[in-house]
Amino acid sequence: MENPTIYDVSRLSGVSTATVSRAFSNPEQVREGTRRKVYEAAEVLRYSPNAIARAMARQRTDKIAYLICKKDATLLDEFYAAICEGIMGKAYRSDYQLLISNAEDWRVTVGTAQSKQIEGVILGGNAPAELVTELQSQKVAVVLVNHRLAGLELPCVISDEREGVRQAVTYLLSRGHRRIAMLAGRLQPYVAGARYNAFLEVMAEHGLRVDASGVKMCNPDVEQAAQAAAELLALPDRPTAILGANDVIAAGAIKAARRMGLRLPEDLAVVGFDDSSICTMLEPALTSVHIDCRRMGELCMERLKALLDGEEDIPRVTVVPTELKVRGSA
Amino acid sequence: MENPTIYDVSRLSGVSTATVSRAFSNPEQVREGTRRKVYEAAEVLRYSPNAIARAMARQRTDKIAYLICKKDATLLDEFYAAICEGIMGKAYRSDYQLLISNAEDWRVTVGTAQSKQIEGVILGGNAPAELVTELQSQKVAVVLVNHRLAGLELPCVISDEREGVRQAVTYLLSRGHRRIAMLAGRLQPYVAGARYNAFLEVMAEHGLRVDASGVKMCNPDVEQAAQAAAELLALPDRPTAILGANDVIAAGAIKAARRMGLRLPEDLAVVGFDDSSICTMLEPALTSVHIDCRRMGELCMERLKALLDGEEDIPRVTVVPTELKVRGSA
DNA sequence: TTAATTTATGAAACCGCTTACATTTTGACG
DNA sequence: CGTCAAAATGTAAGCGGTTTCATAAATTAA
Repeated sequence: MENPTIYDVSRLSGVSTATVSRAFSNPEQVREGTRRKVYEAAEVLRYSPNAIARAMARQRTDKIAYLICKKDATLLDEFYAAICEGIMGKAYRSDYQLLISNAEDWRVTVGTAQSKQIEGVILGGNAPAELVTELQSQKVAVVLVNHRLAGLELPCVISDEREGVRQAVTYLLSRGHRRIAMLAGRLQPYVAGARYNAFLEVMAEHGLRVDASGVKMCNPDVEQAAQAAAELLALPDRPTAILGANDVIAAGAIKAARRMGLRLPEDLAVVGFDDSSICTMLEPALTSVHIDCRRMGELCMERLKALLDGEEDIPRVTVVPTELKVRGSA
Repeated sequence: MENPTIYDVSRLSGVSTATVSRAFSNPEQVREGTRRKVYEAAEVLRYSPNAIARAMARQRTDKIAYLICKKDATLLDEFYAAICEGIMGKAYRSDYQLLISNAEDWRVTVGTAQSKQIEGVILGGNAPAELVTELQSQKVAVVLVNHRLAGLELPCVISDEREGVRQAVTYLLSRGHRRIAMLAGRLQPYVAGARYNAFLEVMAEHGLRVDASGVKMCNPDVEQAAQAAAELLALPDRPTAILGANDVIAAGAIKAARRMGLRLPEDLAVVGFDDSSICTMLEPALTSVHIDCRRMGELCMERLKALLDGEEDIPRVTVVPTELKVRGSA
């Protein structure tokens, strides 16, 4: 038998295909004895239902996609990888299968959605509004992670950037720092902007003005960050603490400090953001604002599932709390 | 029109469904004018072919899966994430869609394969032989990455561990080091073993015996590695160079050195393995054996495609060369 | 024991596309 | 202009399930 079908099982077990079908998808609807007969026949034939045919008949595929809208490194960015792990765990536990693709291929994903293979999409990174509306017009459920789009009706899951910055800054303040500089990131509009604005805000609350010499923009690249940090540290009134917009940038700051012979945390305190795996590898270990990315991924999946289940009153934005992990660098 | 089908297009354009179908999947088979009529009708109706129905009729789904057989961190492990990116790029360019899941869910993946939704699987990490045979018995194409299984007929893609170790060791030797120790990994049987054995071999080739005090096993965890390294460095005849089985372990060694007040690379040279992103973040930057994981992923996809296309003479093992990236730590 | 009701099973249509085979069109050529 | 091979199109039978509705069997009530 090349590929046993439901008909083969039906014949061998002596019941109709309808009953075989039920035995597999709604066992409680078929009587014990009948069910056993069906399972036995299936066993003998090594039958297992063809999901494609099932999808066709049921008009649902049980597949969702995680699309990372980002140039270059996508999964290599720990942030997105961790979110992915969160999604993955929850998805499989909810009997959804997970497709994955990156920005480069987003047209492909739209195509996939159009062709009704995907029920929902989780968009990571800077998803263009156009993409969202296109997906929604295909009746695909959409959830946004780590990004916000004005004027669109869809759930999004974000981390509490503002609170994270507040935690970092107040900690530094509590340690007596007053000249706190920030190395802000550039490439990820939403997150970078949120962190930067929060920094200005929190500083202002404490009556500290941040002038041009207190902030530098740089790309998330160690060497570029190191250079920017070096410039900050070369100022006459150099900062005693630096907040990096993410851990890579903070690592750059540490490099710069080392090269200038500054001791950490005595001469300079450095705080990062994201609490990625590099934090503990650095010496001294990097104090960083922890973001529970895995949890964010799980929440995305929960929201998506709610959407797919047609639930009402799904929260528009879900904010995941941050936590400052104090380590040696500050 | 709720969901336009090929019939709607057929009716509106005045041609048969067969022709509509051809216009979409084999355009060269339908005359210019007819084709245009079909496309116009499709446009009007906002029709796009239903991939599920197509999969059903064609008996192929154009989907493959990447299954990471590993406890805990899967995509969070840069190694696997980079492979994934490689697969992803190539897959979408070959019109395959990529499903992803991890060890925890491998039963699920087998189920998915059984239900004929997946044409091929790329297995990363320590895939159990049982899993491979089960997949193969379902007529699913299988490719192994970064692992080898004896006695099974399937292509695998691996990096040249031995050569990588040789590059690292000969470099250290060329810098005058003789007491070279290794911090070997534990958790990833194939890779860890390969690196360890290669180390013994290369050392032996140079007439250097490695005794118990020259090797320590440890888990890929910075602190554990730091502790193991500390023990090595506390020996009366302490090593002047340490080769870490991977970058995390090497980072641990650097930590230990720092804590003991040793200078790098003067007092201790450290070399890592994998050339992950942390290398450049450390100060001094970590010399490491580069593995082109992305390329490995691409090669996996190439092999898988060859398998799916029924090609003959597909290489059993594909070895990806390594390259020593010399940086400040050695 | 029989009627009424509930539960289990079966027959058959349907999901939306592909494709083998039959038929019609087209265009080259004598 | 008729013939014939090649190219284009159409007809209809799948692909392998699910599900509605009708029917049969089991259970409960009377």
